[in-house]
Amino acid sequence: MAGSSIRVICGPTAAGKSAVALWLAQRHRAAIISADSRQVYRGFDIGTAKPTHQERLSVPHFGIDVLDPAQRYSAAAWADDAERWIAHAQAAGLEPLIVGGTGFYLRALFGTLFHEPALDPRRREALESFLRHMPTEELRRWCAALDPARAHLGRTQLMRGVEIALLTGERVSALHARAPRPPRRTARYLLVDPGPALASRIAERVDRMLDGGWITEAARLAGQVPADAPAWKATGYDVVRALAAGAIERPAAREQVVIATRQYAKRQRTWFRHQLDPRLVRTLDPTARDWQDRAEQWWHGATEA
RNA sequence: GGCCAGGUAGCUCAGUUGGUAGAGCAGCGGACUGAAAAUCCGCGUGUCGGCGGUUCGAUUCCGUCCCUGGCCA
Repeated sequence: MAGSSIRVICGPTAAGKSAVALWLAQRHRAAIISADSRQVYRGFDIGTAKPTHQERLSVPHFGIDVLDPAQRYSAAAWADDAERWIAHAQAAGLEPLIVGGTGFYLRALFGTLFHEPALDPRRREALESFLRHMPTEELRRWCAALDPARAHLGRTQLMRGVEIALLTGERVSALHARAPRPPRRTARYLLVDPGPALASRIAERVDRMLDGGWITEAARLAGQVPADAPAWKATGYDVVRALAAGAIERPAAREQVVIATRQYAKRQRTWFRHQLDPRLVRTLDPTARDWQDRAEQWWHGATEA
């Protein structure tokens, strides 16, 4: 069973996942499949900490630069793509190694979704443009009436719940029970997290990004990507775009980006702490002296921490 | 050195006509079933600058000292 599991390296942003993944991939002839909802977008390079050109030459990567910044994507769409990338890698004689911090994408591949009934795109678009301007509290009331089990969640989930209920006549939870799409694969996780050192790593990485051309990149993208494109949701781009436009001073911008990144990392930790099956997770501190030995043990199947 | 304004939560501040105090941000915890680097929910004890005094009771009034900023010398 362990042999058929897919290896997954996850963890909060800036933890050092990529370094561990590259080291393992080179040793074991693996291909890296990115599970990162921002690195899929072309042009958003520096602020999303994409692997460098050199790194992409040394190890084959999938799942990076696959979409236009204005394209909408989804966890399920990623899972379908990931299936193909895994097959490609294996056909080329490479071990697939999934690396990323988007927990929801991992769930889409290794957890259960449901078969979504075909939704009329025109009705969906009309409904969305209507719901988009609705205050959250009113949206919550709608959801409480249509799919009460989801009424405590956030805006995005409320819209989804209302949308599914109105367009299919069924609740998300009912669909999940009636038309489950069972997980196609099992995973073994290496959770990379340096612990308290993460905060300073984040600050240092933000400084490196700012010094490394992020401001120029944001200015260029501002001129060619619609302001409401999904890619702009990547942490820090709104602030750096304001910095490029001269609307904010650099020290203030730097501080805001550092804080936003720390808050994102915290949400990721909460996700991994509660949403992953602890029996399948091994934790790695990438700053430990013996991290390579431990990563190697994990590669060969050790699950216990 | 003199005068003025301040010293209250990690930060910026509010407030208590004397009954030991509360916002925003930060931080912490949580949710997450096809937009997830998204979207939401919850959590506020801190010598109210120090020491004396008045008072049943002082963070609040009085005295004094310390610190910060400004103005005048």
